[in-house]
Amino acid sequence: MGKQATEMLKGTLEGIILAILASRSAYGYEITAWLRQQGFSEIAEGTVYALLVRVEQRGLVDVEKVPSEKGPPRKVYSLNTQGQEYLTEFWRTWSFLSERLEQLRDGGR
Amino acid sequence: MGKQATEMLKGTLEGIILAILASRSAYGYEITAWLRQQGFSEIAEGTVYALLVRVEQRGLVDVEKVPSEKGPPRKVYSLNTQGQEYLTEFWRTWSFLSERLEQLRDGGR
DNA sequence: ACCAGTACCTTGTGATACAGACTAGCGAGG
DNA sequence: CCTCGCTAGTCTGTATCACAAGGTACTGGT
Repeated sequence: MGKQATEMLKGTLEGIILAILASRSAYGYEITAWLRQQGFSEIAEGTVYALLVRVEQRGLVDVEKVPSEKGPPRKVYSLNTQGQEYLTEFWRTWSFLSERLEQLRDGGR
Repeated sequence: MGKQATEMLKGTLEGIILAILASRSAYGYEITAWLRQQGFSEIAEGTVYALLVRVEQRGLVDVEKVPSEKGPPRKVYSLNTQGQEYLTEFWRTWSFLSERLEQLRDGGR
């Protein structure tokens, strides 16, 4: 998708991942795989892990270490109450931006 | 709107401004004022000017210096052919991202 | 002379995604 | 046995971007 997508992801990727965690608990590798499958083909693994660390430090998610049959133990993340609130705020911000942009798209015919 | 909005603007503000220039030529001060009026109340002036310099250097816009009755001369920007193409690409990227997010929003309950 | 409004520019900072490399555990094939 | 491939997580350095905070310059009104 190119550089545009990269820049556009800044600020939204966090919300995307929190939104995923809102519907179900997940671990980093799983999230990366899911994103790729959804069309975010160029998501760097390191990006997802770094983001998870960030949201954990901000106290938006809870973490549980779960042993895996294949490979090293997984860090399973789940959205907590604070994360829920943050996500709500994210959707509000997104809606605002989204509306302005759709308006602009039409305006430009 | 807060920090979320700031981060979310990264990558999209460029498209927003190019979209504005697609419908009419404009200069920095004018664009800033318009954005504020549209609800982007916290847009920093410096941000807009820096962005305009960037898109000019990338050859996406043409510039014309126009004397003003009030204050220093205006730098009037207009979208050129290359900018048009870039904007089209921007809308494609935006659509992709937008669709995924709407999907996620529904999916989350 | 001063101040408000118009219009543009510059420097430094923080946040973020990416590239690329590394550690580590497990199973299968040579 | 041992290397390869997959799973899973981590780390360092880099580029981009919006912002804060300041400055420059020109005009008209008081």
